[in-house]
Amino acid sequence: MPEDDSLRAAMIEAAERQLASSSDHEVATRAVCEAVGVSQPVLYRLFGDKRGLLDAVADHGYERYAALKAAQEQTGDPVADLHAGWDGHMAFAQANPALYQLMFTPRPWSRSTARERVMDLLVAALTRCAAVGALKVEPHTAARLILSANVGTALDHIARPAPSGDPALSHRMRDAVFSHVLAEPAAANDADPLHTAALRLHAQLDLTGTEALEPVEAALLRRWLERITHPTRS
Amino acid sequence: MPEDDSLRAAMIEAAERQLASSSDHEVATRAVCEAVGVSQPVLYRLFGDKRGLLDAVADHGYERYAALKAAQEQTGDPVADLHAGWDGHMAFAQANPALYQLMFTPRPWSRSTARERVMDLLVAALTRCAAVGALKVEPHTAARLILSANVGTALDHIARPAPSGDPALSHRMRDAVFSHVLAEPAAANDADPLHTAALRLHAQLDLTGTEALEPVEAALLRRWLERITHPTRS
DNA sequence: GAATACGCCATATCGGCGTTACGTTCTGAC
DNA sequence: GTCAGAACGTAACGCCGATATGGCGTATTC
Repeated sequence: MPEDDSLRAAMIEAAERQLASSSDHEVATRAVCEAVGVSQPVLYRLFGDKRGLLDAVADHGYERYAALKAAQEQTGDPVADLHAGWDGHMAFAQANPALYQLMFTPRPWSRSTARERVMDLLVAALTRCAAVGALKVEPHTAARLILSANVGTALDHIARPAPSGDPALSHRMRDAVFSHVLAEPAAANDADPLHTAALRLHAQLDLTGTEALEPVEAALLRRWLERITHPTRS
Repeated sequence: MPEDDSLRAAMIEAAERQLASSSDHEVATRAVCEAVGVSQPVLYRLFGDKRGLLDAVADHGYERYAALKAAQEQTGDPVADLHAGWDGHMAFAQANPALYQLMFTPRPWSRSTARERVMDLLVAALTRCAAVGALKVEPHTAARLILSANVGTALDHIARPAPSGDPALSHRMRDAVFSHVLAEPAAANDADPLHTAALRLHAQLDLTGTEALEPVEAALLRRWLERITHPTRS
């Protein structure tokens, strides 16, 4: 039923419009329905619930977010891409504050996967950094750190009427977190070369894979590398 | 009217209880009123609005937060106090997730000053650090950085069912932000000694004041110090 | 080809919510 | 003692999310 899909999309867009324009960041199912000219039960047939509608709006927000990211990343320098990704995240938050809070603020009973998928995008970008030896910690850990800092900074910028988006604080935070996560460009003075080399190999395995090893061998190698890079675990 | 005050307090506590126990982090004015045995109009006489009630709950949350902070800080080592303050913030967030989001997540039309007052507490703690020469940036800037990172990390910990509050990520973030804000313990290799000395003097002026200068002179001195530590402004 | 069974939609409705108008009662001052 | 004014409970309004119900088109079957 393509008509159902287009109707879904129309309702999601109407809900997002109302979310952005409403003064209290709220959406009424009635208003969404009559904005697209249908009655309320169809909303409950398509989304099951108001939460379902909001989850769909959040996921649609992720689509726009991912499109924005796909349009700007991949310049060849993964670290530069990472910096641009932080700034793009901040720009997205300031352009769509209500949608941003819907996506990145904890909602009880939410089934949206927007945050997790943004994390996956970030892990991918960080894995590219690790593949060139630019990462000091595991991509997943770095991703949680970066995303948390990014969300905290974005919410701060949303809450205050900042002077036309002064990026000084955002860049400060970005440098603080990145310097704790990225290796120095001149990687000669390497504190733990085994650690970083293992991280790098792990990332390359994730990115390109290998045909030299059997799958079970590669899996075992991955576990060994994880034990090197994360020695606290068993 | 002390009865009004105690009634106010009772309603605030009832609202906070319902906020913490409700599955969707919502509060109904009716439920709050009948929990304390009054009718709805008294709520509107005392708080004016549902938003007013929520603002009062947030401010009451700040009182508990400030009490917790006052109980643990001031050990004599301002930097150690700062570390403990970060961990205390995280503990408060995990102990009261709904109240925490009410206090630290942007709400449209909110008139609560909880976040600002937490910022003030943080600025005070950072000024004590600056007074012993442990700060590299202005206390206000450092406070915004630290609070944003703290909120972002706390929301991340609230959103995921973390493994019983694994503090590894929180401590990583704490170290990342603090190392960008605090000076090295061995402050011999000082990149910009004028800058740090000016910061230190400014903090001491804020903490203890001076009788050697007339008020207008002290005010002018403050402006000069600010121009040294923040040269981008006019 | 007609009758029937089935899925979809709009109407109407329900209970609950935030908010407020209104009549009553209580208090305190003259 | 009387009266003004404030505080209170009752009841209601309008809006919300969610759902039961009846009509209508369509497809299937004999």
